[in-house]
Amino acid sequence: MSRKRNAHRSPDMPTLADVARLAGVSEITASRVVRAQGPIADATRTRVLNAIAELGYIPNRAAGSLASAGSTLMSVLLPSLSNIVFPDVLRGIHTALTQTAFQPVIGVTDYDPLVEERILVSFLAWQPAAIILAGLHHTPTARRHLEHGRFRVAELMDIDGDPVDIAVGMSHRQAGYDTGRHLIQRGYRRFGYAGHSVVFDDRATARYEGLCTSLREAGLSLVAEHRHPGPSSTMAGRDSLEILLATEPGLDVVVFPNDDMAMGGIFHCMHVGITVKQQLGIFGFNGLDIGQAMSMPLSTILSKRFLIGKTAAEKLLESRERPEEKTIINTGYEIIEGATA
Amino acid sequence: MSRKRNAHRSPDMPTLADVARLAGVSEITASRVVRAQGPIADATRTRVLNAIAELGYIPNRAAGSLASAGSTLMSVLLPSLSNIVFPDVLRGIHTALTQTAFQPVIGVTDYDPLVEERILVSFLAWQPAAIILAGLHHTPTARRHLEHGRFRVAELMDIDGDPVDIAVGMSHRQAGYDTGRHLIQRGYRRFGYAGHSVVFDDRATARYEGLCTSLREAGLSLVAEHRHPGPSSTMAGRDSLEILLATEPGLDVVVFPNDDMAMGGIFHCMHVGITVKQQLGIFGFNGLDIGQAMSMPLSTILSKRFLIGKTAAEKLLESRERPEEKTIINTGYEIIEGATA
DNA sequence: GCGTTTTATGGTAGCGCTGTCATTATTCTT
DNA sequence: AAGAATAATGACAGCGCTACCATAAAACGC
Repeated sequence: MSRKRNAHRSPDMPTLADVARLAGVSEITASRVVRAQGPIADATRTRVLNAIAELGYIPNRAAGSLASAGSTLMSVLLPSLSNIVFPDVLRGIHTALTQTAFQPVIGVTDYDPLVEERILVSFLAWQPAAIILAGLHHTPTARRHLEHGRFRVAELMDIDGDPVDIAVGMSHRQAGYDTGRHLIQRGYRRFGYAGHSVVFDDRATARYEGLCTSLREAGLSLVAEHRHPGPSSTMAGRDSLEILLATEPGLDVVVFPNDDMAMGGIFHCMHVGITVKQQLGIFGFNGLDIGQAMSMPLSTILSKRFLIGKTAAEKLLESRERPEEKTIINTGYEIIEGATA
Repeated sequence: MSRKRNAHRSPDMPTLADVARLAGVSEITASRVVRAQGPIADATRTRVLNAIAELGYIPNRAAGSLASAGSTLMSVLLPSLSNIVFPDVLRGIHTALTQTAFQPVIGVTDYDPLVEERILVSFLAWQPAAIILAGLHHTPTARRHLEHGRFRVAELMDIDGDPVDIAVGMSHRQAGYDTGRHLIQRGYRRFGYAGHSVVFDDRATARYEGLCTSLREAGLSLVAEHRHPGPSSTMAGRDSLEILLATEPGLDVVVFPNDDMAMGGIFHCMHVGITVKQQLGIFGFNGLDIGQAMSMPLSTILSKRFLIGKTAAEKLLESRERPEEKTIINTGYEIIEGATA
């Protein structure tokens, strides 16, 4: 019989046809039970469910996806997993998807738009229901694919720009600006900035620019800045502050692109005996748990990473069709006064 | 013509047939070019590649997966993403997969074997080439699925047990034991333990047991222990140490299940003026960057999370067939002396 | 009571791709 | 130079499922 092709399959992996036969219904009815779709008599449903349990049937999603020209996959493209920000976003996404049929498929771009484009294309091959990426900045090819596809798109983290479909995040430029205003108001005047390689993280750059703008408006400017070559880390923050202070000892506050580096800055101060806040203010970004667990909690800005991921995933599930109107959701942020600046 | 079913598809999404027609070859030949499989004349390959570029063809992996009864997906089931350990593992997996056709699909189980089982089944529906999970402990149903499937399986983190196929990790029991030996040798006698809810993380429990064993062998035992209800965090570590010292002020060393909590312990000491190491030793687990960036680096054990993920993914790719022999890879660990114990 | 709607089920024809086998042109042996 | 191996391509039949339409039975309306 027509089992000749089955040689390459697992021994007797049951199919929907097997389930249907055992339950004494047609394939399509069994299919409807599996998908909980369309009207099914209770008795029928029970028979099919029993057959499924008895055979240990597992639906073949590749076949389903092919037949229905769609899947329950949600592609998630993140710049990095080292930066705790993105695991937090991912948790939010996961939380929103937990009770649904959707599954996240993740890819990591290393902050490289070309890598993002490559991974995007390989994800499109699975006909995902939705795509989540970070930022509003993509290659022209990637943007074209995003615009023309039959799937929802959410661009996370930043909202300063023109999204393809949905943007969820906050204004990083504004956050940087507010950082400057906040610190100026608290009396700081001689600003330093200890960042990391600019090829990483557009958002950090936007905050930096916002900071500079606020300083300029107040008739100030950055007295000194140092950029650690390579990605951000606590050690990078510690080293950067040391270098910064060696070249410019008269700073009264240093802004870091994130809490990890700011923590490193605090460790440097502790090491060389600088009184944080009195002698030197330290300001971070993200509002990580660890910074708030210090007896002297870190002054920083709380970004709502989990909320961003969760909101985006929920919004994407609202409708399969892309609406006419683009959606921009501002999850905002909060300045945490803390005790370090 | 036979386009009636196409109504529900994207307007003119090109298929392999379109590519083949444009290139003037058969579908199979075009398919072979796409998959870089079988002998193809250079001229033919070029024509097909041009046609692909011209049409913007993206292969449909659902169709490919269905036809070949296999996919290039690698299912990854992790207990959590909050615990930095697992993003690290994921980075390792991702690194190993970057230059291959394989893509990771992740699921988060929240340390719940039943959730693990549920997600596992939904992943199996995509006919993954391999499955990665954490730990060697699964539900009977999950274990049965893992054993009978036509895919490779890697169980990560722990190696104290009987894997389905491949295990990559370290002995957590031994690590706990060595922690005890190390601290006893350094003169500590009055041990405290500040952990978290036991329903989380089998590995932490194994380390705890190893620690107790080493104490027992030395004629000692835990003088006091406290378990924070809920998951681990820096704040949990800080609070737990406070509670622990309130009930038992005479401790000379406290062991934490991980660096996050140990950092919290150090913050508590700083807050109340306890001299770490002289008055109270603090010992963690994981060897996180942030702990080593302090001027007084944390005494801990370096677990090789990235290496575990990378090694596992590489090993899985070595052969599609599950070999007769099970593989156990011990990635080991290193005691970091540090300055806190 | 007779049309009309609703509920429950089934037949058929693909979805887009690849495994299998077959075929022809080309190169290699001895 | 005859046979054997190799390279390059193609025809065809599904993979397992679901969209689409059709049908039959039950419930409803007035």
